[in-house]
Amino acid sequence: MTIDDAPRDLLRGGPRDLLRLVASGAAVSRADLARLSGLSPSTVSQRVEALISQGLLEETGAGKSRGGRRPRQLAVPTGGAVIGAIDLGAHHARIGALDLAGQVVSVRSRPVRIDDGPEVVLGELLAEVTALAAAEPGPDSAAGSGPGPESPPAGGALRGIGIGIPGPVQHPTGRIVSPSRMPGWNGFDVSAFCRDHTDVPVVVDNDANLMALGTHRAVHSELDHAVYIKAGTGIGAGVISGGQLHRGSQGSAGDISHCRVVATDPAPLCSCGNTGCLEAVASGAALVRALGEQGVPVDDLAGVMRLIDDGDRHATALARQAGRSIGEILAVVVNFFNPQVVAIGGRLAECEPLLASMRATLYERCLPLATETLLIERVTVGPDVGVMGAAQLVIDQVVNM
Amino acid sequence: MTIDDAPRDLLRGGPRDLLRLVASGAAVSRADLARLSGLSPSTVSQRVEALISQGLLEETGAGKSRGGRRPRQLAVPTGGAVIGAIDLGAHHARIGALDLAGQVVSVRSRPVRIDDGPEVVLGELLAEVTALAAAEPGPDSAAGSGPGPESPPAGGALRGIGIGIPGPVQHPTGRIVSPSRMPGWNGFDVSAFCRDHTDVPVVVDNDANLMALGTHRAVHSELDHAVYIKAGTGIGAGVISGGQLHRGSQGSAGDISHCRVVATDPAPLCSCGNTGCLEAVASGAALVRALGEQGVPVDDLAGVMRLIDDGDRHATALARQAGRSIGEILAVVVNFFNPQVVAIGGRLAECEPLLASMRATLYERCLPLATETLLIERVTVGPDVGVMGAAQLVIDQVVNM
DNA sequence: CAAACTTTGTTCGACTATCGCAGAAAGTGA
DNA sequence: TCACTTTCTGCGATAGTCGAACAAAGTTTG
Repeated sequence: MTIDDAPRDLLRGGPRDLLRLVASGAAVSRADLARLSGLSPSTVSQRVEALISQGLLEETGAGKSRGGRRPRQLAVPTGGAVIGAIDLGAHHARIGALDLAGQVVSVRSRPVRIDDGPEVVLGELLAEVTALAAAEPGPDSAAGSGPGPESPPAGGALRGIGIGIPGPVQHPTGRIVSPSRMPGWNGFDVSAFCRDHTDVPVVVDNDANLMALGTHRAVHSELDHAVYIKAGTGIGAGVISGGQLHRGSQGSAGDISHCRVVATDPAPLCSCGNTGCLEAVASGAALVRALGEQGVPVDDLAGVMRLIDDGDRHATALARQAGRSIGEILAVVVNFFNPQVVAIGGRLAECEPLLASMRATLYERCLPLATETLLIERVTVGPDVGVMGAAQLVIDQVVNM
Repeated sequence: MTIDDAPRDLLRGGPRDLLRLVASGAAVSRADLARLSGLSPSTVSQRVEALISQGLLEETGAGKSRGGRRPRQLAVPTGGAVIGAIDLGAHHARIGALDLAGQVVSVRSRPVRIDDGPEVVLGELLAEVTALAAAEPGPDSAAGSGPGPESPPAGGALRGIGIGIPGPVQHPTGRIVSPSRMPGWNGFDVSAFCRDHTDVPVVVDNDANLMALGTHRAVHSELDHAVYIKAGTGIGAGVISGGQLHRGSQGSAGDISHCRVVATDPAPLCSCGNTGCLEAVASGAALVRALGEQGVPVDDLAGVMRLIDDGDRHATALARQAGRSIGEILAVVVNFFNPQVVAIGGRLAECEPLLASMRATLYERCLPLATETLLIERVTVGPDVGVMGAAQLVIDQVVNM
C-alpha cells in the first residue's frame, strides 16, 4: 500500500470561487454552480442570495431550458465601472475602469514622466482614474424602494483601485524600495499617499505581479504553479505558487532583473550600479542603448522592434542574445520551481528571435523532468493584462472571504 | 483607506497542528493547546480525545500547578518505533525508526552500493528498516480489554515508511526519472516496488526535500518561505512555500544540480553529459575529482574535508570556487523566490571557506530588498535530518486531516 | 484552617454551515 | 394529459465550533 496525496479540492466553494465561476462564464445558473463547486444546491442558493444582496451578483432573466425548468441566469453586474486600475510603466501609464467581473469597461493610455516624482505622477493618475470610473457609473442599486437592511452600495460607487508599479514594492506596506529606474521614488509609501488622496481602498503591487495575476486568472486558472516574465523597458517576473500570487518574504519575489548573466566583455553597466545584470543585457532599454553604441541610432523600443522586423542584423543578434540571457536565468528558475507554465509578456515578447532563443536555451539547460510537460508560451491577453490583474487584486480584497 | 492582507491564521487548529504543538513541546496540556491554537477549550478537549483514541496522543499524569488545578499532561506516545525511515545517499544509507513525535528511537548507517540496482538495494533496506522498527516495538494499546469501536492499532504496529532518494523523484507517483548518479534506477517505480514488498504505507521523496522538511519543522516552523541546499556528494535543494513543501509540477522542484554556472575553461563534464553544471563544479564528487586532476590524490569527500581543515591551498581554493558557484545559482533563486531563510546542509556545509564565499556571492548579487532580512544559515539539525524529514512526511499522511 | 481566587478541564445549550430530501416551479415530450 | 426532467427553495438533521456555567484541583490570603 502506498500513500497518495489527498486530492486537493480545486474549488473550495467560497463566495469568491462562486463569483469567479460566474465571471469566467463557467457557470450561468445556481445549478451550474452546485455542479461545479461541489456544494449542495441549497448552500449555493443561500450563498448566491448573499452575493446578490451585496451587489456582487445579479439575476438576468431566464435561460434556455435543457428539458426542464429554465435556469435563472446569473451574471456579475456589468457595464458599470466599479474598479479603478493604474498600470504604471516606464514611459506610459495605462488607466482602466473595470467591472466586477474584471472586464475592462474603459481604458486609456497616457505618457507619464516618472522623473516628476511620485506625488505629481500618482496624484494625476489617481485623479484621472477616479474621473474615468465616474464617467461610466456602476449599475444602479437593484433593490426596490429605500435601502434595505443589507442594501448594496450606491450605484456607481468605486469599490477600490489597483496600482501596478514598475519596480520593487514591499508588500503589504506598499512602499517602494530601491527602484532602479524610478529616481526620486525610493522609499516612497504609495499606500500611505493613496490613503491620503482617495477614500476608496487601494492595493499596490509590482507590475509583473499584476501581469502574472491577470494572465493566470484569464488563461491558466487551473494551473497551480506558473511563472510570468514581463519583458519591456525593464524585466520582471511574477510567480504563481499553489494557485496564488507568491510575493515572498518582502514582496520582492520575481524580481530577477539584476541577476547576473554571462555577458559580452566588458559587461554592460546596469542602472543599479552593477555590471552584467539581466536588465542591462536583455531589457528593452538595454537593446536601445546597445544599438546606439553600435552606431545604429534608435529612439525607443518601438524603433528596435521595427529594426528586427526589417531583419536588421545588429538588432536581431541583440534580440537573440537577450533571449539567451533570459533563458539562462529562466532555466535556473524552472529547475528550481518546476512550474507548469512559463509565459512571457511585455513588448519584447512580440520579438520572435528573442522568444526562439529563450525557448532553445530553456530546453537545453533544464532538467528533462522539468521541461517534459512544461508549457512555454507568450502572454496573449493583450495590453490590458496589467489593469486586469490590478482589478483581480481589488476584487479579491473586496469580496469578503 | 488601504487594504491590508488578511492575516493568515498561522495555526488553523486541525488535528495535525494540535499534534505538532504537543510534539514540539510548545503545548503540554489542553489549556496550552487552546491558548496556542486559538480554538475554544471545549473544541480542544474533544479533538484531544479523538487523538487519544487513535493512539496518536496520550495522557502522562499531572503536571505542575501554576496556581490552580494541575494540568493533565499530554504527550505523543514515545519510546516506541512506529515509523520507519530510509535516507538513501550516494554511498551510505541512514536507516531510522522514529516515534510519532518524529523523534529518532534508533538509527544506524550502512554502506550501500547503488550500482546493485533498485531491487537489491531497496529490498535490503526495507527489510532492515522493518527489523529495526520491530526491535523497538511501539507502545501497547492503551485501551482496556477488547478492541473498542475506535481501538488504536495494535501495539508496535509500524504505521508507515518514508524514503528519501538522492535523485529526481516524480511526485506523487514515486517514480525515479533520469537520476544522474544512479545507474540502473532510471524509471524505477519505488512506490510500486514498496507496495509489493511491504504492507505498510510508503512515501517516497527526494533526499533534499526530506532535509528541507526536517529542518523546517525542527527550527523554522514559523517561517513561510525557505530554501534548503543539500551539498554532499551531489547538490540538491528543497523548497518550502507557504509553510509547505513545494514540489512543483512534476515533483522536481529544487533540483538545481544541473544549472550551468560560469566555470573554469574547459568546463568540467558532468555525469549528465552536459558541461559546467553546478554539480560538476561544486559537489563533493566534483571536488574529489578536481583534486585528483590537480595531482592531489584523495579517496572521498572526507579526505577533501581533511585537506581543507589542514589548509591545503588547492582544496581550499576549490571549496571557495564551489561556494561562489552555489552562491551564484542561489542568488537567482533568492531574487526569484525571496525566501526568509536559506540554509545549507550536507557534508559540504561544514566547510567554512565554501560557506563564506557562498554568503559573499549571495550578498553581492541579490537585490537589497531580498537580502535585507534574509537569514543565511547552516542546517544544524545533525545527521538525522533526513530520517526526521521522512518521518514528518509519514506523520502528515497518517494523521487524518 | 477556611474562604477566596486561579487554573484546568468538561458539560451543555446555542449557533452556524452544510447537507439531503421533499417538494414547488417551470418546462419538455410522448 | 401525464410522466419525466431540470431548476430552485424550504426544512429538518447533522457536524463542528463556541461561550458560559460548572466541576475539579490547586494555591494564596486572612
